Amino acid sequence: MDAQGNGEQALIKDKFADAVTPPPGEEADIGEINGILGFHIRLAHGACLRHFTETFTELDLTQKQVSVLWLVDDHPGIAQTDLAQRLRMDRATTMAIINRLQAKHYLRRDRSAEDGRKQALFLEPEGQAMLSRAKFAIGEHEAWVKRHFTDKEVKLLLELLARIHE
Amino acid sequence: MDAQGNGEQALIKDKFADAVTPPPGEEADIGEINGILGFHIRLAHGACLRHFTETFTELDLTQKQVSVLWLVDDHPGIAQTDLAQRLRMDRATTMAIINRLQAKHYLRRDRSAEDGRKQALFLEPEGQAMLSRAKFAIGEHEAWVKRHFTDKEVKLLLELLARIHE
DNA sequence: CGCAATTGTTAGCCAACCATACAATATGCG
DNA sequence: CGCATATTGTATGGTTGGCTAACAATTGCG
Repeated sequence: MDAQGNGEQALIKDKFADAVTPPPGEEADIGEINGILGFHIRLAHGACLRHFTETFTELDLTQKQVSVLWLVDDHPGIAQTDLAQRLRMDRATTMAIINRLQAKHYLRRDRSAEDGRKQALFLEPEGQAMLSRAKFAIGEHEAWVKRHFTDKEVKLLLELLARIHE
Repeated sequence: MDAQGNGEQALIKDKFADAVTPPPGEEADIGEINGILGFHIRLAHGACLRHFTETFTELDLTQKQVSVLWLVDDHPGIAQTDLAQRLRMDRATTMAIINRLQAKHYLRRDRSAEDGRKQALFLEPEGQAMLSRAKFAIGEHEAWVKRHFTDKEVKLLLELLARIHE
């Protein structure tokens, strides 16, 4: 049960030294948990989410909602289940998201002709327009995420992250 | 719950070809959104979260809860605000998480002697025991996250992710 | 002393996620 | 063909996390 990859510098922590004393510098030390990869993915995601939310307050869209609009635009007539698989969501969650987008008249459900069980999803004109604005905002957001990376590093990071989610 | 293969090839997307036709292979193409870094961080986080949740179903702990237990153990007597800053949470969210942990008798709040406004947090014996089990489970989880990485790549990924969340 | 900042607390809102159960439709097998 | 099974969408309810806003207690500063 040891921390495998990062045993080198076992962080010396004085249990009482900074018990009450808040962070001295700008960054707060988080101790040995700092070596946990999953923890940093969490923090990075949190930071991205916060910036995304800021960027999209005006458009009033969430990450998931943008993803769905984008995917429906790329695959007009896609079924909810297919969409759910591509974005790794379950059917119930997908329902909730689509309901919200439909309530805003960004997309509509058409009963599929080939399979009566399926709902074919299509963007409404309003959804199309909103997606255009969203893509523009995504550009800003992406620039922020990449603010400390070279193109090469971005490519590398992309490749590494893809390995995590297959 | 489904097939997860390995994706290293850029999938060509025909806007209309697979509009209705579900994914042909094992992986579902997500189109041009595939090039968005933020999107991959999201997917990677989602995958980690799912695996974490599975790993911790028996212990009945969430990522945030483990982080808090760990940090309180590293810094006994830490105040809620300090803890919140280190984990990038706001005070209200921190309250909710600490309440849950306290309800399980994993930690306790002691009024700080130096500053009457602060609550000094300490692990209870039950929390200490649970943290030990949690750290063991984290080992498994980490091994899963790193399953496709060399030690060098892990170190690199860690460094890149840290740049995102400062 | 009095005022402002910090800290904790409560309340309410929302998005996402999961599990479950149910209805409608498709499909396959006897 | 008819019926059992699988798929797809839906409704319901619960949990977590995140945010804002307000408020009380405490501290610290001018």
